[in-house]
Amino acid sequence: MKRRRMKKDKVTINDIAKEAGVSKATVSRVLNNPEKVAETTRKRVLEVIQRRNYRPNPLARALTVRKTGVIGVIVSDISNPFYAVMVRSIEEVCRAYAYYVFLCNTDGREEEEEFYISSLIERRVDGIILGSVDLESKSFKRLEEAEIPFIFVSRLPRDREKYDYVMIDNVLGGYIATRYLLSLGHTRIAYLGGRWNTSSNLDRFEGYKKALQEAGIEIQKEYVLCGEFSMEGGYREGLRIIESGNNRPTAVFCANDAMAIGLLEACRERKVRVPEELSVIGFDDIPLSALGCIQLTTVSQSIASLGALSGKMIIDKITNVEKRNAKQQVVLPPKLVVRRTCARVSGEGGGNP
Amino acid sequence: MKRRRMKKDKVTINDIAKEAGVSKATVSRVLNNPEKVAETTRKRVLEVIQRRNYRPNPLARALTVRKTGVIGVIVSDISNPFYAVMVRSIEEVCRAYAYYVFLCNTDGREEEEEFYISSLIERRVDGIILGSVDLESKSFKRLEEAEIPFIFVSRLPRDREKYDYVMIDNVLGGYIATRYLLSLGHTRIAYLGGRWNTSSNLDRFEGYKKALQEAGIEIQKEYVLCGEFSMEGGYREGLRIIESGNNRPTAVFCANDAMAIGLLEACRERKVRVPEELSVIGFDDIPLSALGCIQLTTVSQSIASLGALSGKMIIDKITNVEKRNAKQQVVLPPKLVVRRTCARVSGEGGGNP
DNA sequence: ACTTATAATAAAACCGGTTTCAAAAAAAGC
DNA sequence: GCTTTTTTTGAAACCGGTTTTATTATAAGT
Repeated sequence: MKRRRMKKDKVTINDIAKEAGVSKATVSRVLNNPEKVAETTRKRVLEVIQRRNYRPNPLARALTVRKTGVIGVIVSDISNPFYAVMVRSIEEVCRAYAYYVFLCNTDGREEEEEFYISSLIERRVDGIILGSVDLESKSFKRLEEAEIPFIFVSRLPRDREKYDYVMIDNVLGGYIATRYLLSLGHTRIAYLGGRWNTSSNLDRFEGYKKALQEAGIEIQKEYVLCGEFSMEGGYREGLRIIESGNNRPTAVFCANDAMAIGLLEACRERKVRVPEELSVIGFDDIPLSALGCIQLTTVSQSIASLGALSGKMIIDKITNVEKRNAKQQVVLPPKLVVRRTCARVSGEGGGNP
Repeated sequence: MKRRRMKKDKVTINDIAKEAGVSKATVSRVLNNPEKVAETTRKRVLEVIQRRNYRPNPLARALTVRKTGVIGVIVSDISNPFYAVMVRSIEEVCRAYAYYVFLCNTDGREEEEEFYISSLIERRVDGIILGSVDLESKSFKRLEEAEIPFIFVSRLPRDREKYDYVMIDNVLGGYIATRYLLSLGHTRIAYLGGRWNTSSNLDRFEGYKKALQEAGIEIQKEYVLCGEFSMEGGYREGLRIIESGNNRPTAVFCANDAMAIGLLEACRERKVRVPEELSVIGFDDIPLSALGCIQLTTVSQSIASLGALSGKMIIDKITNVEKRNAKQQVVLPPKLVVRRTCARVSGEGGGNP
């Protein structure tokens, strides 16, 4: 089975050793512990390395040093702009530190998450960023056994205090959003939530409750709906809000921008004027929200920072073994960005037909 | 340097061999050439493998068989929705075939492209999907030397006939778009192009020219602008179109939807009514374009198919060595989707102030 | 029954590096 | 100048698999 055509394979450490007249151990040292080899030999070996344009095979290297230089990033769907910009900045910092990223989409399905996690362990990735666990997710337990560093970003599991993460202060965000609506005179405020059993949804809801309670307003069951963190989800539940009859809310706090935009779609379709008849506020501040024809008032989180910080954090955990056991938990502040979709409540009695 | 705490490391092929009372060669055969090992031993070994939950180390495996099971995907920016949905479906088919994807963003910079390509070669990826080469890009030449399969998707280099690719019929798309505007009575039609030296831009422009020539309309220099394939690009050049004075076009064919939406932004800002005063048509049909408040008329390409087909194609090239040298070139048909942003031209003389 | 072909397995070499250990060379000490 | 310490280097073992080659057991042929 000789290879056809004398294909010149990559130059290996043996080639270099032979050509430089040293052992391969020495070549390896020149690359990894240059101070341990004599000036003259080092130069000679280096010259050959340069001339032959030698680069060590990362696979072989990984096999012995047990570091692959790749990290796994698990999100539910990269075509969701939130994750897209997050992953973008993760990739950016990884590149700067010579790490590669394996991109994994789970579609929010636990089986896929399990599959990817065990598969990434098998592939010996150096670390994993988990971007969309459910509150009850257990799949990451295997990472603890395998002793592979991992962090959560944006969404957290139960017992968050035991893990590393970077996220935004969601309850504060929910509080800010709701307070803002209250400040505009609204009292009938709905919560349009995303996938229920996620920390981000629950935290934001927490903030919503807190603000209402402080204002002495009781939470009404009919005013809290939940669906999926997507435009379609927002549209579907949005229709139900719109058609909720003579007790319709005057404002809606949406758990994320995608849902808010879905709701806006529903409003446009049913000729409900925003913000005159219905105020809507979102969460995330995805690029889309700034668009002229949308101008969604929202609670902004710096998605890019989220990505950059989590990239930085996982690399830190990988390289600083000492820090491995020191919990790192960063929570970013949310910020209200006022645009066009919220207005002072009109008639005190509410504006229903 | 003994490892602290008796950490139980992954079970290796040696463990299995010992426990089953065979040589590691036999274990390997059980996994890779089961027919070459006797029924009884096979069963015995398999039992041990199951019981110990053994999975071969992919790194070690890759080292000898020279297949890593990962493919590189190079795009300019994953946060661009076009690439996001494309990569999404690439990842999906890869997962189905047990391949992993390395995600690489180049921001359209040739240095980054070069860096990634050589770096991916070094890492021994099995194949590469190039999602955003410039027409004059040469960086992929190294892939030919390294004999790593690669295909282009969406954007092509010069000499396209020599390479494998999957893309949409861009000149047909440009032709369709322009014909549609012509059919609405427009004669002053501008071309708002993206990054100039890309095949998609040039092809779409080609289609534009063809349609105009057929209609006996001369191409006017002032009517062809080019910027970047982004909202900002569309906005910036869009302003110039809007302010182009008494010879303003009545319709604009935008090289992609992002630019079209940027142009729409500019129109909204400058109070140019679309489609009454200006018709605009885009290209791509990204999810955003269907939004109620946008409803962009556009030339649709199935971005997901683009991704799925290219994923399929690269895997095919990797696994079917025979097919390696048979060029595969698939070009998908574009489709006009009429929404809201184009109208019959108003006053024959044009509607300028 | 005795070679001969064939199937099943083990031993060894290899993939391309790193690392331990021991030997050789150079520097230091007296 | 000779022993002792320190540097510098090479040989060998290892990482965890696959593959070639050699060996042994079994089946087939005459």
